[in-house]
Amino acid sequence: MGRHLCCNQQKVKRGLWSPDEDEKLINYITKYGYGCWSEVPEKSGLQRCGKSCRLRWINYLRPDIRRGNFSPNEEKLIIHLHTMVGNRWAYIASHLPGRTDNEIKNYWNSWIKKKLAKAEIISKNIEASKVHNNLPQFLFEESATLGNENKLLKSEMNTDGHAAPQSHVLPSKETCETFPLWDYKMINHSTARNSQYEMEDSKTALTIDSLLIRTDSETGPIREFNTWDPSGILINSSSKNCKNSDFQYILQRDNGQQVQGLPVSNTWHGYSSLNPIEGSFYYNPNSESSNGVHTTSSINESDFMRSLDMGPLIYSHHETLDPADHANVATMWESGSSPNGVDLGYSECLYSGEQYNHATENSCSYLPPLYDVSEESAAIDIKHSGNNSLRYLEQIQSNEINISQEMDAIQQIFEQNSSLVTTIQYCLGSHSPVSDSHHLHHRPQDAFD
DNA sequence: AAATCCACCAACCGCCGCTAA
DNA sequence: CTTAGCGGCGGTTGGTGGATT
Repeated sequence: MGRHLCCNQQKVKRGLWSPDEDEKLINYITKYGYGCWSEVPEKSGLQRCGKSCRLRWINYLRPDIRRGNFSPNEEKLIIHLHTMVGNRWAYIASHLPGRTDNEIKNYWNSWIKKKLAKAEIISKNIEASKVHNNLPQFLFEESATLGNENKLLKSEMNTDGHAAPQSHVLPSKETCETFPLWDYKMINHSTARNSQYEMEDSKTALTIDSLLIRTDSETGPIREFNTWDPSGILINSSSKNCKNSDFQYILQRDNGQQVQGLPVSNTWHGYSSLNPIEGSFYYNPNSESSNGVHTTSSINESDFMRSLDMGPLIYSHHETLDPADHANVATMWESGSSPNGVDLGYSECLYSGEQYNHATENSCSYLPPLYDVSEESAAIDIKHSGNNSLRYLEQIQSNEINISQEMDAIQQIFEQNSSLVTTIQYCLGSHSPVSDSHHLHHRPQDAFD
């Protein structure tokens, strides 16, 4: 609609607000409340446009505003939410009482420069690592969060003579988008066959009608793996036929466009399901199979929300996984045939120097949200992924685990193999936020209304 | 001490979608 | 159905003040 009428007026004052103007605005809103901003200048005696008044009130004068430095928890939350939704400052601000979108936006834009500096360190790690030849293309694609970081990564790759790695499985940049997640609303938490999500708005939601899958051993076209609920409901997959295989989830929309899911390495008797908020995978180790079909028997709300807190699931094992299986994974990893190249479940076994007992402990390997992971905490998470990160955290807090000894052990892990650091960083870089092309109206907080 | 640089952040700009005329 | 007005949002600008040269 273009410029507001009020903004064309010659008389309106611009620039910083004086204390006198603030007082006038406060007095007016105290007396009349707010609702129609276009009336405010006239009735309050301010030589400002209504839009300017609104901004001043919302960002500065309203009584519940909270100013001052961001707390570590606030920072953590901002980072996590930004990972989820990108530059949707209003949405992020809605999760931080008293903070404004403007303030958060400013904070992020200042802070991101530090991340760029960090990216240079990462690129040096890449150069030092042999791993990079096996990394898939999508790790280098631009994203709303890490666009500049990834540019750095990519340029570094090209200047030292290495071609940017190509994936034989992942879709191209042109056809690959992050799933527009919050168009889907959970409508049934406990169906036997599928956790169901229904599109909230058929005008903006994209119908996903099939899951396509390909294992590393396959050639030729990607085959259809699961038949979806005819209502276009998404979100279930069985790993029954994918034993020992790295595979790539690719969702195909009804228009034929492919959408990339996060790659996951899995073994049978487990299952994974796409986390519809983050595009990560949520793994429920307590599910039961029926009729040989392993499905998402239940994802209750608390588990679901917990999965958001935990961040993307990268790798999952369930039940027994013998050393031969690990060897297979290792072969794929080393040969580059593993498309995801971030097989942290295997890394756990490799770098901890001990066989992991998958027969006795269900394993869920979560990574904390992007940017939230110091190298040390990532290592902790990997090392103890079989215990479940939350339980591990509780053990730390209750002093059941000696944190200093843990840190020493983890330091040794890093000293023994520096490529693990690079691996983790790559893994984090692959967690793409929602693309800018999806400014949709339905927000994650609507999912459980 | 003066000049310059730079980070911060309040405010502006322009676009979007909704709604009522 | 079209369009103007509006609130809301995200990108960007430019003033300010502290740090550095």
